[in-house]
Amino acid sequence: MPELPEVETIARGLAPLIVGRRFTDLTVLDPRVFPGGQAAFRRDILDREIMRVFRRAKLLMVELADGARVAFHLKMTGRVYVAEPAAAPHKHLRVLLGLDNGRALHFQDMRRFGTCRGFAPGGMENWDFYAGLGPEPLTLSPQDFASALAGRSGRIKALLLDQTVIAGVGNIYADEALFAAGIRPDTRAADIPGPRLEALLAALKDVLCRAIQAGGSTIRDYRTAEGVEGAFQWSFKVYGKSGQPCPACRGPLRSQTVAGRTSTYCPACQH
DNA sequence: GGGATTGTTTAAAT
DNA sequence: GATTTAAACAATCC
Repeated sequence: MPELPEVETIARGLAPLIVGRRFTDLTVLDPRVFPGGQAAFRRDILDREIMRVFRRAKLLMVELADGARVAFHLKMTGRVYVAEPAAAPHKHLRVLLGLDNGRALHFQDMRRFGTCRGFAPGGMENWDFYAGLGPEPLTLSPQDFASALAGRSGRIKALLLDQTVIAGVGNIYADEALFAAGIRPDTRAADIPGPRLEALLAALKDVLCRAIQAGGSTIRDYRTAEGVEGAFQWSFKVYGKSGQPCPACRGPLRSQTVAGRTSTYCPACQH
Protein backbone atom coordinates (compact mmCIF):
# COMPACT_ATOMS: atom_id res chain seq x y z
CA MET A 1 0.00 0.00 0.00
CA PRO A 2 2.61 2.57 0.75
CA GLU A 3 2.85 4.65 -2.41
CA LEU A 4 4.57 7.98 -2.89
CA PRO A 5 2.50 10.04 -0.38
CA GLU A 6 2.72 7.39 2.33
CA VAL A 7 6.50 6.93 2.02
CA GLU A 8 6.97 10.71 1.85
CA THR A 9 4.98 11.08 5.07
CA ILE A 10 7.01 8.37 6.80
CA ALA A 11 10.29 9.98 5.70
CA ARG A 12 9.25 13.40 7.01
CA GLY A 13 8.14 11.95 10.33
CA LEU A 14 11.20 9.77 10.72
CA ALA A 15 13.81 12.43 9.96
CA PRO A 16 13.60 14.38 13.25
CA LEU A 17 13.72 11.10 15.20
CA ILE A 18 16.94 9.72 13.70
CA VAL A 19 18.94 12.46 11.94
CA GLY A 20 22.12 13.09 13.95
CA ARG A 21 21.96 9.61 15.50
CA ARG A 22 23.84 6.44 14.55
CA PHE A 23 22.71 2.87 14.06
CA THR A 24 24.75 0.92 16.61
CA ASP A 25 23.64 -2.66 16.02
CA LEU A 26 21.52 -4.80 13.77
CA THR A 27 19.21 -7.62 14.82
CA VAL A 28 17.66 -9.61 12.01
CA LEU A 29 14.65 -11.74 12.88
CA ASP A 30 13.94 -12.66 9.26
CA PRO A 31 16.91 -12.83 6.88
CA ARG A 32 14.61 -12.60 3.86
CA VAL A 33 14.39 -8.87 4.55
CA PHE A 34 18.04 -8.58 3.43
CA PRO A 35 18.21 -9.95 -0.11
CA GLY A 36 21.68 -8.42 -0.43
CA GLY A 37 22.91 -10.07 2.73
CA GLN A 38 23.68 -8.58 6.13
CA ALA A 39 27.47 -8.48 6.04
CA ALA A 40 27.78 -5.51 3.69
CA PHE A 41 25.01 -3.74 5.58
CA ARG A 42 26.83 -4.08 8.88
CA ARG A 43 30.08 -2.91 7.32
CA ASP A 44 28.72 0.10 5.43
CA ILE A 45 25.88 1.35 7.61
CA LEU A 46 26.55 0.86 11.31
CA ASP A 47 28.23 3.52 13.48
CA ARG A 48 27.99 6.39 11.00
CA GLU A 49 26.06 9.58 11.61
CA ILE A 50 22.64 9.72 9.97
CA MET A 51 22.48 12.88 7.86
CA ARG A 52 19.23 12.70 5.94
CA VAL A 53 15.98 10.77 5.54
CA PHE A 54 14.16 11.08 2.26
CA ARG A 55 12.05 9.32 -0.34
CA ARG A 56 12.77 8.26 -3.92
CA ALA A 57 9.86 6.59 -5.73
CA LYS A 58 8.37 4.28 -3.07
CA LEU A 59 11.76 3.80 -1.40
CA LEU A 60 12.41 5.12 2.09
CA MET A 61 16.04 6.24 2.13
CA VAL A 62 18.45 6.93 4.97
CA GLU A 63 21.73 8.63 4.09
CA LEU A 64 24.82 8.50 6.29
CA ALA A 65 27.70 10.89 6.78
CA ASP A 66 29.97 9.36 4.17
CA GLY A 67 27.19 9.00 1.58
CA ALA A 68 26.37 5.37 2.30
CA ARG A 69 22.65 4.71 2.08
CA VAL A 70 19.92 2.42 3.37
CA ALA A 71 16.89 1.75 1.19
CA PHE A 72 13.70 0.28 2.65
CA HIS A 73 10.99 -0.95 0.31
CA LEU A 74 7.80 -1.40 2.30
CA LYS A 75 5.97 -3.23 -0.52
CA MET A 76 2.52 -4.18 0.79
CA THR A 77 2.53 -4.11 4.54
CA GLY A 78 5.95 -2.88 5.66
CA ARG A 79 6.14 -0.38 8.52
CA VAL A 80 9.13 1.56 9.85
CA TYR A 81 9.05 3.42 13.16
CA VAL A 82 11.17 4.29 16.19
CA ALA A 83 10.41 2.18 19.25
CA GLU A 84 11.22 2.77 22.90
CA PRO A 85 13.64 0.31 24.56
CA ALA A 86 10.91 -1.20 26.69
CA ALA A 87 8.44 -1.61 23.85
CA ALA A 88 7.19 -5.16 23.38
CA PRO A 89 8.32 -6.50 20.00
CA HIS A 90 5.54 -6.66 17.49
CA LYS A 91 4.39 -10.03 16.19
CA HIS A 92 5.59 -9.22 12.68
CA LEU A 93 8.81 -7.46 13.63
CA ARG A 94 11.55 -8.46 11.13
CA VAL A 95 14.52 -6.16 11.83
CA LEU A 96 15.73 -3.96 14.69
CA LEU A 97 18.31 -1.25 14.13
CA GLY A 98 19.57 -0.04 17.50
CA LEU A 99 20.14 3.70 17.83
CA ASP A 100 22.76 5.45 19.97
CA ASN A 101 20.05 7.00 22.13
CA GLY A 102 18.73 3.69 23.40
CA ARG A 103 15.80 3.56 21.04
CA ALA A 104 15.60 1.37 17.95
CA LEU A 105 14.31 1.64 14.43
CA HIS A 106 11.87 -1.22 13.90
CA PHE A 107 10.93 -2.74 10.57
CA GLN A 108 7.81 -4.86 10.75
CA ASP A 109 6.06 -6.51 7.85
CA MET A 110 3.17 -8.91 8.12
CA ARG A 111 3.48 -10.25 4.61
CA ARG A 112 7.26 -10.36 4.35
CA PHE A 113 7.55 -8.74 0.93
CA GLY A 114 9.40 -5.69 2.22
CA THR A 115 13.17 -5.40 1.90
CA CYS A 116 16.09 -3.49 3.37
CA ARG A 117 19.37 -2.92 1.57
CA GLY A 118 22.57 -1.11 2.52
CA PHE A 119 24.89 0.50 -0.01
CA ALA A 120 28.40 1.87 0.26
CA PRO A 121 28.76 5.46 -1.00
CA GLY A 122 27.65 5.58 -4.63
CA GLY A 123 26.82 1.89 -4.62
CA MET A 124 23.11 2.39 -5.06
CA GLU A 125 23.64 3.32 -8.70
CA ASN A 126 24.56 -0.32 -9.32
CA TRP A 127 21.17 -1.50 -8.08
CA ASP A 128 19.10 -2.14 -11.20
CA PHE A 129 15.77 -1.27 -9.62
CA TYR A 130 17.06 2.08 -8.38
CA ALA A 131 18.99 2.95 -11.52
CA GLY A 132 15.94 2.18 -13.66
CA LEU A 133 13.45 4.36 -11.79
CA GLY A 134 11.63 6.94 -13.87
CA PRO A 135 11.23 10.62 -12.95
CA GLU A 136 9.50 11.87 -9.81
CA PRO A 137 5.99 13.00 -10.76
CA LEU A 138 5.87 16.01 -8.44
CA THR A 139 8.76 17.73 -10.19
CA LEU A 140 7.99 16.48 -13.68
CA SER A 141 7.39 19.00 -16.45
CA PRO A 142 4.53 18.49 -18.94
CA GLN A 143 7.14 18.22 -21.70
CA ASP A 144 9.02 15.43 -19.93
CA PHE A 145 5.77 13.66 -19.04
CA ALA A 146 4.75 13.73 -22.69
CA SER A 147 8.10 12.41 -23.84
CA ALA A 148 8.05 9.65 -21.21
CA LEU A 149 4.81 8.42 -22.81
CA ALA A 150 5.63 9.26 -26.41
CA GLY A 151 5.39 6.33 -28.76
CA ARG A 152 3.99 4.05 -26.07
CA SER A 153 1.09 1.91 -27.19
CA GLY A 154 0.42 0.49 -23.73
CA ARG A 155 -2.55 1.46 -21.57
CA ILE A 156 -2.16 4.60 -19.56
CA LYS A 157 -2.91 2.87 -16.27
CA ALA A 158 -0.15 0.31 -16.89
CA LEU A 159 2.32 3.07 -17.72
CA LEU A 160 1.43 5.09 -14.62
CA LEU A 161 2.11 2.00 -12.50
CA ASP A 162 5.38 1.24 -14.33
CA GLN A 163 8.10 2.51 -12.00
CA THR A 164 10.52 2.90 -14.90
CA VAL A 165 8.12 5.36 -16.57
CA ILE A 166 6.94 7.39 -13.55
CA ALA A 167 8.25 6.68 -10.05
CA GLY A 168 6.08 6.29 -6.97
CA VAL A 169 2.55 5.90 -8.35
CA GLY A 170 0.52 2.87 -7.28
CA ASN A 171 -3.02 1.64 -7.78
CA ILE A 172 -4.73 4.17 -5.51
CA TYR A 173 -3.30 7.36 -6.96
CA ALA A 174 -3.38 6.10 -10.55
CA ASP A 175 -7.14 5.55 -10.30
CA GLU A 176 -7.74 8.86 -8.52
CA ALA A 177 -5.66 10.86 -11.01
CA LEU A 178 -7.33 9.21 -14.03
CA PHE A 179 -10.76 10.03 -12.61
CA ALA A 180 -9.79 13.65 -11.97
CA ALA A 181 -8.48 13.94 -15.53
CA GLY A 182 -11.52 12.19 -17.05
CA ILE A 183 -9.44 9.48 -18.72
CA ARG A 184 -10.35 5.79 -18.74
CA PRO A 185 -7.63 3.52 -17.33
CA ASP A 186 -7.53 1.33 -20.45
CA THR A 187 -6.91 4.21 -22.86
CA ARG A 188 -3.83 3.71 -25.01
CA ALA A 189 -1.27 6.35 -24.06
CA ALA A 190 -0.66 7.20 -27.70
CA ASP A 191 -4.37 8.02 -28.11
CA ILE A 192 -4.37 10.74 -25.44
CA PRO A 193 -3.99 14.22 -26.96
CA GLY A 194 -1.33 16.56 -25.55
CA PRO A 195 -3.70 18.83 -23.62
CA ARG A 196 -5.34 15.87 -21.90
CA LEU A 197 -1.93 14.48 -20.97
CA GLU A 198 -1.13 17.82 -19.43
CA ALA A 199 -4.39 17.66 -17.47
CA LEU A 200 -3.50 14.16 -16.30
CA LEU A 201 -0.12 15.27 -14.97
CA ALA A 202 -1.76 18.21 -13.20
CA ALA A 203 -4.36 15.87 -11.68
CA LEU A 204 -1.65 13.46 -10.59
CA LYS A 205 0.37 16.21 -8.90
CA ASP A 206 -2.76 17.56 -7.24
CA VAL A 207 -3.87 14.23 -5.80
CA LEU A 208 -0.36 13.33 -4.63
CA CYS A 209 0.09 16.72 -2.92
CA ARG A 210 -3.28 16.55 -1.20
CA ALA A 211 -2.53 13.00 -0.06
CA ILE A 212 0.80 14.10 1.43
CA GLN A 213 -0.98 16.92 3.24
CA ALA A 214 -3.41 14.36 4.65
CA GLY A 215 -0.58 12.12 5.84
CA GLY A 216 -1.24 9.44 3.22
CA SER A 217 -4.03 6.87 2.89
CA THR A 218 -4.62 4.09 5.41
CA ILE A 219 -6.52 1.18 3.92
CA ARG A 220 -5.46 -1.28 6.56
CA ASP A 221 -1.79 -1.45 7.53
CA TYR A 222 -0.17 1.86 6.72
CA ARG A 223 0.82 4.16 9.60
CA THR A 224 3.04 7.23 9.74
CA ALA A 225 6.40 7.10 11.52
CA GLU A 226 4.50 8.30 14.59
CA GLY A 227 2.07 5.39 14.34
CA VAL A 228 -0.86 7.51 13.20
CA GLU A 229 -3.27 6.58 10.42
CA GLY A 230 -3.39 8.70 7.29
CA ALA A 231 -6.56 10.59 6.38
CA PHE A 232 -6.63 10.70 2.60
CA GLN A 233 -8.70 7.51 2.34
CA TRP A 234 -11.67 9.69 3.29
CA SER A 235 -11.08 11.77 0.16
CA PHE A 236 -11.08 8.91 -2.36
CA LYS A 237 -13.40 9.59 -5.27
CA VAL A 238 -13.23 6.21 -6.99
CA TYR A 239 -10.59 3.87 -5.51
CA GLY A 240 -12.29 0.86 -3.95
CA LYS A 241 -15.75 2.30 -4.66
CA SER A 242 -17.00 0.09 -7.47
CA GLY A 243 -20.79 0.12 -7.63
CA GLN A 244 -21.07 3.29 -5.61
CA PRO A 245 -22.32 6.52 -7.19
CA CYS A 246 -19.84 8.68 -9.08
CA PRO A 247 -19.19 11.84 -7.03
CA ALA A 248 -19.61 13.91 -10.20
CA CYS A 249 -22.58 12.41 -12.11
CA ARG A 250 -24.11 9.98 -9.57
CA GLY A 251 -23.96 7.10 -12.04
CA PRO A 252 -22.51 3.81 -10.76
CA LEU A 253 -18.73 3.45 -10.75
CA ARG A 254 -17.39 0.39 -12.54
CA SER A 255 -14.37 -1.85 -12.06
CA GLN A 256 -12.20 -3.44 -14.72
CA THR A 257 -8.87 -5.23 -14.58
CA VAL A 258 -6.17 -3.20 -16.30
CA ALA A 259 -2.50 -4.07 -16.06
CA GLY A 260 -3.49 -6.91 -13.77
CA ARG A 261 -4.94 -4.55 -11.21
CA THR A 262 -8.49 -3.68 -10.27
CA SER A 263 -9.21 -0.28 -11.75
CA THR A 264 -12.28 1.69 -10.75
CA TYR A 265 -13.62 4.46 -12.95
CA CYS A 266 -16.78 6.27 -14.00
CA PRO A 267 -17.99 5.07 -17.42
CA ALA A 268 -19.87 8.34 -17.91
CA CYS A 269 -17.22 10.85 -16.80
CA GLN A 270 -14.08 9.12 -18.08
CA HIS A 271 -13.37 8.68 -21.80
C1' DG B 1 -12.96 -22.05 1.42
C1' DG B 2 -12.25 -19.36 -2.84
C1' DG B 3 -11.08 -14.90 -4.28
C1' DA B 4 -9.24 -10.51 -3.71
C1' DT B 5 -5.81 -7.54 -1.74
C1' DT B 6 -1.12 -4.69 -1.92
C1' DG B 7 4.17 -3.96 -5.25
C1' DT B 8 7.48 -6.05 -7.82
C1' DT B 9 9.89 -9.70 -10.37
C1' DT B 10 9.99 -13.29 -13.52
C1' DA B 11 8.45 -16.13 -17.17
C1' DA B 12 5.74 -17.06 -20.94
C1' DA B 13 2.66 -15.81 -24.53
C1' DT B 14 1.15 -12.58 -28.11
C1' DG C 1 11.24 -5.12 -28.69
C1' DA C 2 6.78 -3.86 -26.76
C1' DT C 3 3.03 -5.44 -24.50
C1' DT C 4 -0.01 -8.51 -21.93
C1' DT C 5 -1.10 -12.06 -18.79
C1' DA C 6 -0.17 -15.04 -15.17
C1' DA C 7 2.26 -16.80 -11.51
C1' DA C 8 4.94 -16.20 -7.47
C1' DC C 9 5.93 -14.15 -3.02
C1' DA C 10 2.82 -14.10 2.48
C1' DA C 11 -0.77 -13.35 5.22
C1' DT C 12 -5.16 -11.84 6.04
C1' DC C 13 -9.89 -10.56 5.39
C1' DC C 14 -14.62 -11.36 3.71
